[in-house]
Amino acid sequence: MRGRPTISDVAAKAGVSKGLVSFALNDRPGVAPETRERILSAARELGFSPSLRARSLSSARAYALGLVIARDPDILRGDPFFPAFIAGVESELATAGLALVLSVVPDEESELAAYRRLAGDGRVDGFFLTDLRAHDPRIALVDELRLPAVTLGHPDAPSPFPAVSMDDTAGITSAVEHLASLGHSRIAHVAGPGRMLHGSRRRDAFLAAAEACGVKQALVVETDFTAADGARATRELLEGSDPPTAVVYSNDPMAIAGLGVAQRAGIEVPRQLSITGFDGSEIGEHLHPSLSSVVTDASAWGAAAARVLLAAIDGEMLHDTELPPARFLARESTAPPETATSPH
Amino acid sequence: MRGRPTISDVAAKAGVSKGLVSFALNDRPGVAPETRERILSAARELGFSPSLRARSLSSARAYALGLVIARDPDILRGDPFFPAFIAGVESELATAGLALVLSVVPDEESELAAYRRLAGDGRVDGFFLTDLRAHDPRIALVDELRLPAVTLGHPDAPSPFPAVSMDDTAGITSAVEHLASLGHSRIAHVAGPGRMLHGSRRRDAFLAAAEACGVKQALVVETDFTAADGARATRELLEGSDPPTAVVYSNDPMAIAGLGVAQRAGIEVPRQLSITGFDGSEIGEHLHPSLSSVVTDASAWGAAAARVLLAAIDGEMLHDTELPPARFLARESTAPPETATSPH
DNA sequence: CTGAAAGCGCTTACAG
DNA sequence: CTGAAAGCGCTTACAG
Repeated sequence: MRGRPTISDVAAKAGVSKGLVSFALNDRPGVAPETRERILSAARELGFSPSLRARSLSSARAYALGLVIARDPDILRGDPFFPAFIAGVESELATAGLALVLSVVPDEESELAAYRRLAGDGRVDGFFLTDLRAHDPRIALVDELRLPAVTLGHPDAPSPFPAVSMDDTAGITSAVEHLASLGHSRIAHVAGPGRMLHGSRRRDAFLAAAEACGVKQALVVETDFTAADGARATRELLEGSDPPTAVVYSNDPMAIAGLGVAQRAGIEVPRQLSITGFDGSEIGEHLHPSLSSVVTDASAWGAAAARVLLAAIDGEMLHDTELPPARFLARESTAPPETATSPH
Repeated sequence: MRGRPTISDVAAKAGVSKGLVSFALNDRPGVAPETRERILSAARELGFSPSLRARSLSSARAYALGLVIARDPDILRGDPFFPAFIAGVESELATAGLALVLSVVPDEESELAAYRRLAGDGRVDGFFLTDLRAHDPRIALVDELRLPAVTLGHPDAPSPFPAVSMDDTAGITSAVEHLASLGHSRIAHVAGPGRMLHGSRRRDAFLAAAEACGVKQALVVETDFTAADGARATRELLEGSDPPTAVVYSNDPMAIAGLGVAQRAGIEVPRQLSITGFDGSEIGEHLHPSLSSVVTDASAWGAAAARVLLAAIDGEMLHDTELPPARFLARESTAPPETATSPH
């Protein structure tokens, strides 16, 4: 017996057939208790661990989950979401004995090819579908590929996959309510791309909340989610004829860039301009002023998504899961507008 | 023929044996040109793509590379290195038909277990060894696991693995030279953990450059690389009896936090305090003042490391690779010290 | 409850 | 240059 022990070695040592070893090791019924004990201790003594490759071939499973990230490197770099999300996913996978196969592609063109490749090669048993877009083609594709999946948030069309959602509209709504209660009546929103569902969902939440709060002027500027574009949007807003007194950003990097633009223009934050971000990145806490933001628990989201996907792979029928909503956290970058604080 | 076509289907269609199909598909010598052509077109017509699982089992290869990241989530979130590094890795892997298996673990205890698991399960054919530490136990472990690897940077002990390095000391040196030439004589360094090789290497480079430039006072404060600890270190420095007029930070998140601390204390940057970062994160460009930093090309580093690891797996003997050094980029956060600008 | 055998879909010596 | 066969190390009906 050279090299690592195989199931045959265990069978020989326990004096049974390979098949029975397989049954015992996989906790399948129909093995006499004492036989099972004998097999298990033989395996233990030999230091046996089954070959994943052989299991993969005969059981037609990859024992791995796939995550394809299609983002411009510039956006990915500043975004705190994925590292935390992945850490959460891994916390569930390790115990389940599964691995995470990650594919980072530069654009949406190569994205579908990545899904096809991962599925075609039988690399994964299911996919995490993040960054959902309007009429997202990946849903039909993965369905056609006959693989289970879990979507982060609800798609804008019927989907065969369970959704694990974290309501981000509540956070945006709280941010607007907070600003309105401070007396702001001209509030702008620096939004993400309209075709990204979390971009448009936050924008809609902003507009609805602004209307509900009786905000007089509620402007929206769309961006590509990069800090650079957030800076550009901020400049446009501040150079406008009737600039807002508060800006709700759709992510933290843009809010940080917006803060820089304001300061550069000699506009004091929060005295002359209030700013809120989204994602509660650690760095926002250390800025001056520290950034009010909507805090999301990306790690918990990853763990929940992994649990649901694991269950889906095991063939369980699942309903959608709703996580605790993202919460608005007021720090120093929000304050009453100048006009409201000055005596009338 | 139901399901996806197998090598037997191709063999039948081309009228040859499975073995010959395998030879033709893998570009091995000893197949008559016209037979090869017949096999290839049969495969094409059937839409055949070989089963990775079967290949893995019979060839004893995983066709995947492993990356284990052991970092506190807080550090990972703010760090622009890994997203860019991974994007670079993937740019090489896709064409080679390999996948990236990612494991994110919360601490160094679970780290070695992750390497063992990935190797024991035969998940990967080699490892990327990043974030090298002093006397790094992973080098001996991976060697014992009999898998190839590539290290980012040179370990502090003899290593059986090729190293792909990007000299970051040149960037630190330029930063110090730049500050010294502006007239700074009290410069501090907010360093990473001394046990992390890139932390101590940058610290050593700082001290050497400070000495070479005749800097009078060169303080070093060690941190854990988090923004929070960078803020703490900055406060300590500024509250000292003879505070520095310039601070060289070992990464951008700490520099950004340090900027916040200074501004919060009413210290104007760069007029009263110069600041430099490390990594050239996009967000630094949009701060006010924009952050002078050492720019590294993490994506190119990832691509180079992947090429070297791929070659190592193919059994090539490799020498170490040196990438273009990280460059210091002066932006707005560095200026002459107050005393130097005031008339003597 | 247990054994013997076929099968997953490739690769790789070994013959001819 | 080509074929037939064994082997990679498991899982899974099928018999008993």
